[in-house]
Amino acid sequence: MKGDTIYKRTYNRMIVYLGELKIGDALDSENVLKSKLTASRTTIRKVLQEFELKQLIVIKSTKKTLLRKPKAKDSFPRAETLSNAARIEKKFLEWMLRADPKPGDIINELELARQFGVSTSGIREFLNRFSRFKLIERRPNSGWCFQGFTEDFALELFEVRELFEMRSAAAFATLPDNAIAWNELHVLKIDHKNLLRNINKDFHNFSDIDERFHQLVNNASMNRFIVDFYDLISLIFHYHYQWNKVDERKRNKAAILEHLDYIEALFSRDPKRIEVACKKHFISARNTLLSSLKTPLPVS
Amino acid sequence: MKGDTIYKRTYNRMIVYLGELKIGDALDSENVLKSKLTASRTTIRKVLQEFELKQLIVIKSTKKTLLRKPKAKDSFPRAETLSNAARIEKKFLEWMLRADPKPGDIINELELARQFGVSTSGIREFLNRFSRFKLIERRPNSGWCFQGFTEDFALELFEVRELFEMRSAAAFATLPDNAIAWNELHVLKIDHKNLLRNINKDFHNFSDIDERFHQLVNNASMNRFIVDFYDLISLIFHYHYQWNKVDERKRNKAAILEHLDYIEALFSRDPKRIEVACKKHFISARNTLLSSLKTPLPVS
DNA sequence: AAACTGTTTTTTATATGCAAAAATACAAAT
DNA sequence: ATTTGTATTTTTGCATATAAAAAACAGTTT
Repeated sequence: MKGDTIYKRTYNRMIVYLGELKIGDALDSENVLKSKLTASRTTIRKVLQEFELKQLIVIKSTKKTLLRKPKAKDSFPRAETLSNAARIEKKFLEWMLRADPKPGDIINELELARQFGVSTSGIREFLNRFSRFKLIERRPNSGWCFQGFTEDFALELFEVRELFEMRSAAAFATLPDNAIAWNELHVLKIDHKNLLRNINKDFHNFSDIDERFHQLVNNASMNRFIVDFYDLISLIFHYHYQWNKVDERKRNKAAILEHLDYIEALFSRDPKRIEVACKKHFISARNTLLSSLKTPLPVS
Repeated sequence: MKGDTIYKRTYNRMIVYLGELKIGDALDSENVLKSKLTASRTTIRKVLQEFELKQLIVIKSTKKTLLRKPKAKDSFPRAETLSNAARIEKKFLEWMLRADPKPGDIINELELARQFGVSTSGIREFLNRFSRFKLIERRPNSGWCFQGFTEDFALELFEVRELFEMRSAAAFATLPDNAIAWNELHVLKIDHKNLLRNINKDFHNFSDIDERFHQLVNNASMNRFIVDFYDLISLIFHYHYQWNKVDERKRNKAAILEHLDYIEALFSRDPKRIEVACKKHFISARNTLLSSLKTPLPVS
C-alpha cells in the first residue's frame, strides 16, 4: 500500500544511465549506483535484477556488463513516477483553477478524496502542508475554509515580497566579485536579450525567466525565510499566469525591459540605483496582478 | 478512535455554565447552548443527557431545569480536554528542550510515536505542520532532519523580524486616533511601569508582556504574512526563555526600559524617533539571544 | 411559522494495517 | 579494502477502519 513510484523512478534513471554506456562496458558498483541514481541499495538491486531478467545486462558475481542498450520508450510514464503527494498537489492546483473557489467556500476532505480518487489521509496531509500559503484555513472539527486570492491577499503578498526583495537586492550588490551569482546574472541578462529579440513568438517563455531571475536575487539574501517565501510567490504567479492572458505579450515585453534595467543596476552595485530599478519593477508588477484580479475568469 | 476531548471540554464548560444559574432556573435551549459553549448540538445533547442521568438537571420535553449545582471538582482534568494534536505539540516541545537535538540529527516518526505513546499518523501530522518553522526538514522516504536553533538560524530570524517590525511600527504611527490599538498600547505602558516597580520579584513575568507588546505592534501591519511570522518568534522565545536564566532579571529590566522608550516613540508618531527606538531594542534583543546560544545548556 | 427537539447522514480525528523502501548486518568473494 | 549475496529489521507512505463530532433532515411544540 505504499506505491512503487520510487522503483519506477529508479528504473527510468537506470535506463538513462545505461544509455550513456557502450555495449560491453562494466556498470558501476551498487554503492556507486546508489548515489548516482539516489535510491537505496535495496531498490538498485531490484532494478538490476529486472534488467538482467530482460537480458539488457549480465551479472556475473562482481562484474556487471551491458549487453544491449535499453530504449528510452521502455521507461515508465512520467505520471507513474510521481509520488502520491506530488500527484495530489498537481490535482489540487488544477482543481483550484477549474472550480475557482470563492473566499468563504468550504472544502471538505472526503469530497476531494473522492474527486481525486485518493485516500483522505493523502488529502489531509496535503491540505495541512498547503495551508502554509494562507490560501486555506483549517476549521477544527469541521472542514477547510478557502480564503481566496483576493485583492487584500495580493497586496499583503506584494508588501512582503517588496520588503524581501529590496533587502535581497541590496545584499546582491555586496556579493564578492568571484561569486557565481554574477555569472548567473550575466547568463540571465543574455537570456533576457534573446527573449526580447523573439518576443512576438516566445513571449510566454517569460514566466520561467522571471522566476529564475527573482529567485537568483532572493537567494543572495542567504536567509531561509526570505528564500522560502519565494515558494508562495512562484505558486501564485504560476497560478495567475494560467488565466491572465490579456495583453500578455505587451506586459511581458515591458517587464523584460524593467528586468534589464534592474540587472544593469545590480551590476553597477550602486545601492540607490538598485533601489530605484527594483521599486519601479514592483510597481508595475503589482499593477499587473491587481488589474488581472479584476478581470473575470474566461468561461471555459 | 477519535478521542472524546471535545465532549470533556464541553462537559467542563457546562459545569461552569450551570454554576452561574440558580436552582430551579431554566437552561437555555440547545441551540443557544451550542453557541455559548461552542460545540455542536450533538455534543451538547450528549452532555445534557449525562447531567440528567446524574440528576443535576431534569429534562421535560422543551423545558430543562437545574436541580442542584455541580461542583467544580467534578470537571475532567485539563489534560484530558486537550486534543491529541495539542498534546503532541506540547510533548514535542518538551522533548526538544530535554533531548536538545543537534543540527543534522535525524528524528524518526516511529521512535517519537513510541516515546510519546501516540500513533505515527499523529506524529506525522504534527511534524508536517511544525516544519513550517524550518527547525526540521523532511527527507523523503527517510526521516526528518533536525536543523537546529543555530546562530545562523537566529540571525536570519532576526533579520526578518526586524524588517517586519520596522514596517509594522511605521504603520502603527499612522493608525487613526480612535483605533483601539492606542488604548491597548496605553494599557501596556501601565503594565510595563508596574512590572518595572516590582521587577525584583516579578521579572519572569516579562516574557508575557513582551509577547503582548510585539504582537500588538505587528498586528498594526494588517498583513497576514507578517502577523503569521510572529508565531515563530513566539515559539522560539518561549523555548529560549526556558533555559537562558543567566542575568534574567537584569536583561528584562533593560528590555522594559527599551520598551517604554519605544512606546513613547509610538505615541509621538514621529517616524524617525520610532525607527531609532525600535532599532535600539532589536540590537540588544539580538545580542541577548546570540549570547545565550553560546551558553551551554545547564546539565539537568 | 418560528423555535425547539429527535433522528439520520456525513465528516473529521485518530489508530491500525500493510507493502515498498531504506537501513543494517555480516559472511563470502574479488 | 571494496564489492556483493543474503537475510533481517526498521521505517516510511499510503489506505482503511472506526468512534466522536458535526451537519442535515424531519418531525413537534409552542
